[in-house]
Amino acid sequence: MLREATRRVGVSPNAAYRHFSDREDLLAAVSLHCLTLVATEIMREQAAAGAADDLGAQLDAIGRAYVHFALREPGLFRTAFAAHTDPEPGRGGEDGGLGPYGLLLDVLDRAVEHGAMRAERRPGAEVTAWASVHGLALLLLDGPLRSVPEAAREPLIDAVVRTVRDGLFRGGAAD
Amino acid sequence: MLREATRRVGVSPNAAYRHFSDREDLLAAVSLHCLTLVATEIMREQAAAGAADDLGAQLDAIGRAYVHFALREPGLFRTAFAAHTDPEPGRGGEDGGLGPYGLLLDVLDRAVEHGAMRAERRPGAEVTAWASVHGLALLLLDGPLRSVPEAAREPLIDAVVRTVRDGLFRGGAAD
DNA sequence: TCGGGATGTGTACGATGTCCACTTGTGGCC
DNA sequence: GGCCACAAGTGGACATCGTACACATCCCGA
Repeated sequence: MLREATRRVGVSPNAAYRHFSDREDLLAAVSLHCLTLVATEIMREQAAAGAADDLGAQLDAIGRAYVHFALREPGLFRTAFAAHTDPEPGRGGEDGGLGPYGLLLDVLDRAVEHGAMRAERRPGAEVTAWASVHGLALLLLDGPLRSVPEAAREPLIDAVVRTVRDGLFRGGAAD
Repeated sequence: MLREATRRVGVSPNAAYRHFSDREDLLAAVSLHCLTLVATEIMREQAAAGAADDLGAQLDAIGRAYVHFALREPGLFRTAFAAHTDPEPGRGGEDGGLGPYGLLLDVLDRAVEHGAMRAERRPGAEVTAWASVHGLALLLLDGPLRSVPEAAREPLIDAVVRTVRDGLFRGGAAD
């Protein structure tokens, strides 16, 4: 893997050690870079979703973008989240702007603020949203859903994203 | 990994090839076996959840059991779903009974039947449920949630499971 | 009793991640 | 202009891994 990378660059395996202390370190760098790509994809899809004050649509866009990125760049996506060094420490991204996680927190906070989501649902909401799309991406990429045909994927993504949005925005109160 | 396994059994590396054609094949066997363990865990938690006709509680139990298993047996869980050979083809498990997937389909079908879930929400419901807990398990195990302290995990699991249940059972109608 | 299948061993090969010692090109400073 | 430090790359070596092949051993049924 490390050797393969150096081969593609046309350089000896050891050259990598001038820039990364470790195979793990290399992966971490890729991972970090990948996060900004995901953030970009999210912002594109959020813009395409229209009305910035339709928080439901904005949340959906984040989820869809996440999975779309995973499907379009399976190698990068896998690498980004297989690196056993923590990505996503806080809101910020590599480039100073918001990372994917920051974008998600943002929408959720605004949703509570604007009354789209009950405050009691807020704790753990980001984890729920993230886990769903992350799980879906992995199931589609490497899991048992690997063989789902292209055409059947979009409806699945929609189903997941809509269900989670409903759970967050319409659920709560009545336990 | 293959060599390590044979070492633990106290046998030469090649002995493995008498039983498995491949490293991949070995992993697939572990994976298959693992599914019955998960199914067992699910049924235990379902029984503990009480009333078999409270479909919400039954669904929650499945989700919690899935994540609990992952946390209790991280190695097995990782192996089971990293094996690049399809687990979970259908409802059935290794031993003839229902596998985890079968148990999930069961609850969802009954939920529609008993009117707990709108029929329009049924398509993709199993994927949504599965993806959420699968994603959560991986985030907690190897992902950025790895460092969440023991005590903070249970509330997180609850949040995910409840939100998804609400999305499935209370969502829909009003698109 | 004997033959054959199941199980295991030994040796070997290519590939990988990593370590070490060595070369080379480039920029700044006297 | 000459020198030196330093960043970047090379080559060789090692342990480890998955795997292939040829060979040994055990046990059971005819």
